[in-house]
Amino acid sequence: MAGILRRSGLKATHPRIALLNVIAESSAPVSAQEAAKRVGKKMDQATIYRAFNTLKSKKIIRQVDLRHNHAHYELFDYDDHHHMICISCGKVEDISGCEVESMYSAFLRAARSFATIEQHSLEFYGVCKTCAEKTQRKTHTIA
Amino acid sequence: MAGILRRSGLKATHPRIALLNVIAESSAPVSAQEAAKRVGKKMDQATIYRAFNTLKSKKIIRQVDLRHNHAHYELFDYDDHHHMICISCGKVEDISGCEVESMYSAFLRAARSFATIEQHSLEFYGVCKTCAEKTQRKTHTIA
DNA sequence: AAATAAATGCGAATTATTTGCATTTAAATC
DNA sequence: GATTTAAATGCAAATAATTCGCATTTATTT
Repeated sequence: MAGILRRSGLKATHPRIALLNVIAESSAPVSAQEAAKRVGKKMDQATIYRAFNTLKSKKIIRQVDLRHNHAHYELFDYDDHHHMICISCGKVEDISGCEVESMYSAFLRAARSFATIEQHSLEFYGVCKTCAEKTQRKTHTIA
Repeated sequence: MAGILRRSGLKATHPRIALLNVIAESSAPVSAQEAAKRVGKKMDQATIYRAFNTLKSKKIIRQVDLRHNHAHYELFDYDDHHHMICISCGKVEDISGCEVESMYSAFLRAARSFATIEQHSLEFYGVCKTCAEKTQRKTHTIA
């Protein structure tokens, strides 16, 4: 992680490295709260938010919004994956494989006022198996 | 608008109707702040947020997240459109036409822990023509 | 017109994110 | 390795976003 930071002209500080490790090790995008919990050494929330913002501006991480009313972040790994979010319990799963990038130029033609497309995000909202089972069980229980 | 509300079992109140009109008339998803400004009669912010939440739960509107650190909402019209967001100035444009829904079943097979997909959101992040021109002008200006 | 559950407004509380400033620290230089 | 310095951190306080409790009002039902 230190190398990544230095290559972007950032100082390889302990808090940043710890934060990047947390993000890298997580299987789903991480919120400020979660990051605070998972970073061993207590890291001030201001530092977390500042790190999110600088890492985002250097395209080391990218912001992901999941309709949870607070931001999440994941590594900006350039691989083309997206997210499934359970509208019942909020669980998030990464899934991979889509061809949206290959359609950038077509979408750009359709957009009147845009010059370039640089990223996209694709989120699916549905019900996870756990919640689906619970609902079914509830239904069966009705007198 | 009154009919839509009543059909969902909601009272057709003035604040809600005014809010729905604002959302319907906007060409891009609306935030709480924008809604507050555009609704003629002063509508309390708590009322706005409560309306957003009840309308969302009834699938009359849907939440849209644009990496702006606050939520936006648009009519839940079931048509398959998405958004372009300028990473420089934040401008948002709706564009239409994609075939993501036709790929739901394939994505569902790829997702280990999900039972259903009910919605998706697809956002493109790029640079609008206005910002692109500004940047170019700046570049040209460099000694 | 009266009854009633639902919705609003207001104020205050939470939660999310940012800012100012004194102190610390990574990296560059000697 | 010690010195220097700009960048980053921590702390406290500020601002923004969202929610909550409760008394009052209002859309619907009777």
